Amino acid sequence: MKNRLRVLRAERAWSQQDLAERLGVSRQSVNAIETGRYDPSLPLAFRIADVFGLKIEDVFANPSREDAQ
Amino acid sequence: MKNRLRVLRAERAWSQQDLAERLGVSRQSVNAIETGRYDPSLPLAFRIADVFGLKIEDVFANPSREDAQ
DNA sequence: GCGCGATGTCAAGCGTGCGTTACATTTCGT
DNA sequence: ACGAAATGTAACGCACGCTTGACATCGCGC
Repeated sequence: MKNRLRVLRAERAWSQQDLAERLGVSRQSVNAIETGRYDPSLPLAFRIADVFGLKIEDVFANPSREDAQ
Repeated sequence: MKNRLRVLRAERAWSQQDLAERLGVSRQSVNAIETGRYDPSLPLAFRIADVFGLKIEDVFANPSREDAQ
């Protein structure tokens, strides 16, 4: 599933480590999600949207509508 | 994580089996999510929001804000 | 009373989300 | 040139999302 983590993180000048600490997960988890190696759990997706002040739909692309929009 | 699956399903008069088929998962998965035994994956959460024509935030309660609203 | 749809739950198995540890590479300040 | 920060990736272990198959209960029409 595509996501805008890298861009959102860059806008705030946060390292993967910074973001990981704000989320309460490991740096490797942030990296894996960012590089698309796996999708976050739903609770983690909520926390991610939270730290950026966005909705989940604004951070992650709906996989069933990847070509839309 | 709390969710409004049971209510949304009742509004449409769908059985758990009906919803499961629309989502492409087993009836047991729908039941487990509905009864709160576990949270759906993020891709499945997107599909669930889709079949109800809602946003993820309108179906699932943000666990870090459960008392809010 | 009987059968049937709907629901709840269990067990076993598989793939994956996330942790820890570790190592390599790149980039940057001094 | 050197050290440190940032990033990418790998191996291993554990917990969980989801499957199939099965069984029990409940409410309903007949």
